[in-house]
Amino acid sequence: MANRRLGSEMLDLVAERFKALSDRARLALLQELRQGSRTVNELVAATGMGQANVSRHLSTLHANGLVSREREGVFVRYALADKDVLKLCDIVCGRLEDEVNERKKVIAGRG
Amino acid sequence: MANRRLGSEMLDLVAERFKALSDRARLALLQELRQGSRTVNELVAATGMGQANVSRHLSTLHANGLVSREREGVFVRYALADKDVLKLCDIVCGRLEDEVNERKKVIAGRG
DNA sequence: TCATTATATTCATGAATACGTATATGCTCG
DNA sequence: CGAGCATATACGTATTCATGAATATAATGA
Repeated sequence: MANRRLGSEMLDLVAERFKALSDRARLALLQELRQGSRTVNELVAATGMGQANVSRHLSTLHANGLVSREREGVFVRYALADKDVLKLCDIVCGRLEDEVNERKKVIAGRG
Repeated sequence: MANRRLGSEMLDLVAERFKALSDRARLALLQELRQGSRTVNELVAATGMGQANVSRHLSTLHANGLVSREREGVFVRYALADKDVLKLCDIVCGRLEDEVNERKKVIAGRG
């Protein structure tokens, strides 16, 4: 059930998951992966971030089960782990869009 | 649509939202609010955290639209802003439970 | 094994943040 | 206005974390 009280360790785990999603760079990587699986180099090229940074962020995302990792010879290919990842982002985005629209309404309606 | 590319500012906003959810103390407050609205003092008593800390975390949650705030005389009453907040937590919890169960299965199945 | 390319990790550093203590603000009552 | 309680903010500190530069590991081919 959804209303169960979360234990202490569970709180930490949930917090850690959200923390993995709470970084602009990691969200950008997830956005890129939305279009399909990518190697580290491809992500470096697509995002303009440094290679070390991309690798580390991917490591964080993988440790939190948000992306899958698969070696392909010299390359390592990353992909979105599943759709729940995007569901989370979409809920947040939906909320944000609503709020942005509210503000637009206020501004436009007033002018 | 869900597949739209997120702009740069949007990424920051989403990251900020997730960051608001990425702290054990704030999640504990949300869990408490799950049972109903609470004043700051009630939350202090329920969580064992310091008053300043509770107030600050509530401020963060409110700034991110996760809780509502209403003054009641000397008290200030906080409540969950809406159900999306819990939806986010439940998705993460669901994923975690699945993973925990997987591990249990592995351990039990092996023994 | 050596060279090369792709990815991961280490190290140092600056920025962000959670926390406790102390203090300030806000509300109510007299 | 002054006392007293509830809540918010300021300050100092310890810790976490993102980042770039340098280095290490891994796989491929000669």
